[in-house]
Amino acid sequence: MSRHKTNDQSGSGRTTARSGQFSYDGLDRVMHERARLSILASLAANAGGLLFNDLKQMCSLTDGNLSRHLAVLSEARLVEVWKGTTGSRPQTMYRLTGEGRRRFADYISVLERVVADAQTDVQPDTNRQRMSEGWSPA
Amino acid sequence: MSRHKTNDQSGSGRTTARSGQFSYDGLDRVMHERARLSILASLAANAGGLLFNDLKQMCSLTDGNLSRHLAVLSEARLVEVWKGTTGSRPQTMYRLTGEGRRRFADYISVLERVVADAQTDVQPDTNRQRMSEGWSPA
DNA sequence: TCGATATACTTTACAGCGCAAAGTGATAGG
DNA sequence: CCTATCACTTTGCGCTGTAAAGTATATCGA
Repeated sequence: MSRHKTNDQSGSGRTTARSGQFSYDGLDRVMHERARLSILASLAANAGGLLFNDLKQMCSLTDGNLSRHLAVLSEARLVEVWKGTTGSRPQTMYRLTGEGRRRFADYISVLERVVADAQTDVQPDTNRQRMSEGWSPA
Repeated sequence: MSRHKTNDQSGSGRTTARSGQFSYDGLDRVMHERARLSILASLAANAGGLLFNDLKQMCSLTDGNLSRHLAVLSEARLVEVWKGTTGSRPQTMYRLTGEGRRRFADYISVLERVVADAQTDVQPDTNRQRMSEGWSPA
């Protein structure tokens, strides 16, 4: 291979797109999921912990759904689980672990970048040049 | 056997947490996916449109992956597809539709709320009161 | 001109996951 | 007791993200 392009686009002379600029590797699968994101935000806003039914209401989730997502989050060591009772009924309390709080903060900072990226409009007309021949919708 | 009533909305008595406060309904499945979010952000930042390979590099996606996600996005009418050539090679150009731009903006505004929520710490000690009897990790 | 290689995607196959419905097991009330 | 309620768990399934394989055209060296 001699002088083939590696990172640069051929033809236009200058490259506007940095490789992987928008890959957002920090969007961890475990956290980047509506229901779990919802749970994490609830727990982040209530450092004292929340009961199953609190979460159920705040996140508008069904029992099964909430249970499953909480299991995933606790297996990932993001939330910790406490069994106990209020009055005479058994209750389970959930709260963020230290690691959970830290990792969620990291995740949120990536979201902030997404938001920021979405608001910067580059608007290059380099692509106009490339559209020299016939282009048609498909 | 037994009759189930799973989705009980209003709990008896008083509600401490506002119902559905953190449900984030606006997080559309089509957009709330790392790869597609990545694609949308790229296209939002480049209103002139991007070629397949631009996206491939910017989002660090494999060919098949990118192709499939683009198909989903165009079926959802979020991106439009143009076939043409640059030089002698066939190329496909992708850009946000009007609807796509609007809906992505809506999505981003929900993300902003998520970020904001994550930074407000409520810290109520109401839960402390409820932890009257023995609680143990599980 | 004839394969070999490269480009630009598409299609396929499948593991994994989110979700709702059904299940469990304890307590409370009649 | 027997039934209902509460507080979750488990199950089953359809959808989906992903890598690997496939297709079609273009370029190049011999």
